Amino acid sequence: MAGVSQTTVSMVLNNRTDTEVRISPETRERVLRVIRETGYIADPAARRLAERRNRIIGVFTYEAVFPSASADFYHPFLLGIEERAEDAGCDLLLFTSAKAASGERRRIFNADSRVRLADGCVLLGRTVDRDDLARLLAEGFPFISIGRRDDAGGPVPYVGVDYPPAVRALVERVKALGHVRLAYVGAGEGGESRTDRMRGFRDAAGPRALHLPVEAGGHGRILDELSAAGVTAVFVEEPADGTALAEAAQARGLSIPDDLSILVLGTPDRRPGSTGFTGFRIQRREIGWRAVELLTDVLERGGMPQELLPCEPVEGTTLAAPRNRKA
Amino acid sequence: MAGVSQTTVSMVLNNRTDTEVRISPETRERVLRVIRETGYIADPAARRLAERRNRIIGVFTYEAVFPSASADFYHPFLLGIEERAEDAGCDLLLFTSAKAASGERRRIFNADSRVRLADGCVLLGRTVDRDDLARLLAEGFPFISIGRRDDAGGPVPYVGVDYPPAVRALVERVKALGHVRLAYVGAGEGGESRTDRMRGFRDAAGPRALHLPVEAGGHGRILDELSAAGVTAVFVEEPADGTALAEAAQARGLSIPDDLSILVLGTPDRRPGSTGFTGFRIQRREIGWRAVELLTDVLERGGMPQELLPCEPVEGTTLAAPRNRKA
DNA sequence: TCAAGCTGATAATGCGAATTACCACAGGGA
DNA sequence: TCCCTGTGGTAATTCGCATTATCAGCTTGA
Repeated sequence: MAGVSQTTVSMVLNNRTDTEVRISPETRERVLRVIRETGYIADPAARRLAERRNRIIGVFTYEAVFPSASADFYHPFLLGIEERAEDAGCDLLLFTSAKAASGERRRIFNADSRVRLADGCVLLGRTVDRDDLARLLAEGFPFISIGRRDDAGGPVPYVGVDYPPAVRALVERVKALGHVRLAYVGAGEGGESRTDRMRGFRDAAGPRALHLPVEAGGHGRILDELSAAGVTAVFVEEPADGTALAEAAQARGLSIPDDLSILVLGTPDRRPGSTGFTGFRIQRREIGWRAVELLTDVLERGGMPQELLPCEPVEGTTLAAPRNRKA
Repeated sequence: MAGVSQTTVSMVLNNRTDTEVRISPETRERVLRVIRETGYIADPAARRLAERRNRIIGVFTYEAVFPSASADFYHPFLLGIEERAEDAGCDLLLFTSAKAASGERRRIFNADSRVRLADGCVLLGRTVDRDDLARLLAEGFPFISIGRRDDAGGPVPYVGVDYPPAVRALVERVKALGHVRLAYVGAGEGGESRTDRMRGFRDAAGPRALHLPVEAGGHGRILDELSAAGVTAVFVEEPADGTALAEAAQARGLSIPDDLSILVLGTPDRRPGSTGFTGFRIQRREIGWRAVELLTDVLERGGMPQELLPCEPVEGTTLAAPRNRKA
């Protein structure tokens, strides 16, 4: 329409003033005018094929993002991710199709995975499949895991939560208040974030401190064991268990924190009226934000970023000096 | 690697048994084995270029999706969208990059819009830009608007809320209780969903019923006007205004619903402890679900679907017979 | 007058798949 | 022997863009 070759148009569109190819101002203007008038927009697929770059960031989750069961967890991360992606001029591709068959778990690589449509990918989830990680690394596909990950055939790029020092600091504080018998309630394994919390606890509370895994509905029994062992402060891995434990305690007339201090090692549910637990909060939004930031860095300059962000202390109302000290 | 041509591989991958090209079972098996061993996955960009189809559904919103200000609104829709997309084996592309410049509004078509990477698109928002709509229609790009839209240079495919009958039914019910003087609080314009609610109200309440637009902070003044006009039941366009009105009423010692019935024409905030308004609820999840359903239909068979889903009545506690009747 | 240098553009190629047109070979009937 | 029809593939082209190599025309200096 402008009476020029396709090359010329491409040059004008991409503002290539640098290379061997020169375009006269008149020609450039003519081309731009036609583009403006027709509202021409380059086909993104063809563009991606040629440029090998898209400005699309993939977001992979092992479960659906929006159901309310997981939304509380994912939402703050996505808030940060969207925020940063918007600034970077990137679109977000959610891999909702990743299930091979219905009922099965999502997988990053399946027969017609569209991961490679994205320039890079953010991995989101409490746990991540090791094989998926290994393959991402092997293929050199740029990605950032949200949450620290152990090596999977090589170091994994991540931005996560620095649990150990946060848990240690909390334990030290509790000990300083006079608590002697401490306990950790939760699996303490099954995912890096759990082992990290457990490690922080062990570091500060010593190898002989009580560890109670949670079995379904067993919060009453946990209280039994706690009092049998003379525990005055529990560190709860999962906020949900903190809530359950507090309710169980209340049910049997125990006072929190006077009879038992409860420390929660993660962001508590924000339901109004729920207990204001002492512990710390995970800065999910910041982590999501940083993940995209690091990913775009990797895309431009490469590298193997591994970052841990600090937890934010939460004062709450579930920590007090133990009774014997107070009396 | 299997000693066959690229064509053969393509045929095997896409299971093309139908066409002119025939592949012997042995060859097919050999190719499949190599694919399995190497874990080959076709490049999605190249694939899309050739096939002109992607199994990617675009989701366009005029504001960011995840910030808490808009999350309450978007979230239920997205829940349904994701659910259906997952079943359909589609990925979701969120156009977070759509802002031309920072501070500006998002636009569907900007210089390097990636909309066309998606097979089709779901439009989400209280209002939608008319020019964007017109261009989508003109280009024949498949899309579904969530929320009814007036024609924009042609009929717009949508799935929305059937406000008029829901509002009418509510008005009729209120009148049947004995209320005579009714009022509508809200703009009643600026978006199809508002005009639809207003229309339903006018249909049932008559053209002379009071209409009060909301100005910032003017809920007290609205109460004044209501009592001056002897209104005993208000229909509030936006749930937020319902809350504000109820608070203002309580502040001046008015009893809801005894002194004033409040009917809310949309899904109220679900904050615990907030007033349980009488009115109806928008089935957001179902609408999102249906939007994707219809979009995939359009992609396969074309068509111009226009659907309105009914509202779900909510009993609540803010409707009662007017005082004079009760006394 | 002629090669060198510059300017402004175009032809050709590549990206990685899908698709179409074409072909070599074998078996069979006349 | 020759043609005809399946059979099982392969070469060539296309999708729409970015990029590289090439080229035509015009100066300019010697």
